[in-house]
Amino acid sequence: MSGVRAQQKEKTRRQIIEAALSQLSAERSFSGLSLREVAKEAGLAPTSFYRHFADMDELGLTLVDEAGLTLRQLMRQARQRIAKGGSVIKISVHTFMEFVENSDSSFRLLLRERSGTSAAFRAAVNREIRYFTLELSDYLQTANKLDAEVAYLQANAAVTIVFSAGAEALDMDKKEREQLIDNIVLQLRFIARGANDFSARIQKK
Amino acid sequence: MSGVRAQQKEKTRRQIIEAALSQLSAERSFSGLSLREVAKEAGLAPTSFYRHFADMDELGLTLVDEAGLTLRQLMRQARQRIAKGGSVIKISVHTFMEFVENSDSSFRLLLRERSGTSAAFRAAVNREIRYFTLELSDYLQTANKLDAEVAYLQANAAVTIVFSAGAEALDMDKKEREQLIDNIVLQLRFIARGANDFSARIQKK
DNA sequence: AATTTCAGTGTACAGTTGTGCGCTATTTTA
DNA sequence: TAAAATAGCGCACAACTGTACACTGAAATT
Repeated sequence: MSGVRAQQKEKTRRQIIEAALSQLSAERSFSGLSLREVAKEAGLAPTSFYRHFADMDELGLTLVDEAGLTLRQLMRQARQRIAKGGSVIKISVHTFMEFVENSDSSFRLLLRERSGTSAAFRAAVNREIRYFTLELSDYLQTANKLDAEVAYLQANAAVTIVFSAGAEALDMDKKEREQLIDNIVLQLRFIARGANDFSARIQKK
Repeated sequence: MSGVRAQQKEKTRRQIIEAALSQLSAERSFSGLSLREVAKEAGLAPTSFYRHFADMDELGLTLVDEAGLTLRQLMRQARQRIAKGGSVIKISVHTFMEFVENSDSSFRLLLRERSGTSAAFRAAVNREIRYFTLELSDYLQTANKLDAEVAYLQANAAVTIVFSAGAEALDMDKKEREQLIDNIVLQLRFIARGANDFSARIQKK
């Protein structure tokens, strides 16, 4: 019952995943990958791929899940940093941008598949983003004592802008990226201020 | 010099473009199209395609250009409607959503190629969006007497949100879409209010 | 120790892709 | 009216795709 076999299997499964991630790039989207090439890079015969995934789609969904997981973990760390004091907006944006920088293949995957050709992929990505948005919405509601709906709208707008900025950041060098981050922070402040005003007006009634 | 020949050529060129557009869908992205299939739907032999475009890429860039053109024309109409009085934000959002609804293939193209695998495509799409943003920025600056940079940031944020909403709208039925539009309008108001506050504060100095 | 399970292999096949080449029919030019 | 240009066609080819199938050797189970 040592599980030598299962261990090996898990190992090559990871090799497949890593192979796929390494082939994703600015010039190569997931739908542009071929089963054969991924298998080859993983050091496998094409047909062995099927021992691990039924489909390229199944592999793709796995990648989306993992990317979402990474992102969530990262933002959890961000919240801890926030709890120790500091600007919510700044810390969040910087953390997100770190994710984009360090896991650019994963982020590109999320970004592209969000408007991709597979309904299952779109749903999976949107699930990750919704999770993300709801968490932020909760935070805003309690921390800033906002009206629930206003908090949600603010969170939604903020996430949209940050994601979109992440996309732009992919093509930038360090200097441009810092400029971009400053802009994003300002835009998020616009939204925060507007949301606060509206919320106050609603609650006054 | 009647130009019968050139006229015919233009006609089949359009047939190719229409064929490509008709094959684009939620399940089919541009990179998923094949030269052969497009030629077939246009009623052409595969090799005749080359009489009109050097590449599928060249066809794609043409599609992006046309989509951008359509969008710009539409928004010009919107500005005329605004001049006759009415909410800037509401009219703009509704006009944009009409574009998304009526030219969903074109919009999907812009949306996808913005984060696609071809640098030339990304550049082309971003050019369209920048044009769009700068126009809005100018308008905001003069109409609301905003600081130039603040106006730009507001325009940029607004365009980001509206584009992203357009993407979501593609998968929605009429009722959901109206709800979405209401939300977008509110989010844009948040941004407008925040931008106004910031601008005022800057100018007070 | 005998049997079963199963990750990984190699071969094979049918389908699709882009595109080079030579030809034809018709319009355009000279 | 003769010559040139050219949109469109059919054929052919090599490259690639996913995947069905039968097989092997080692690990797991009995």
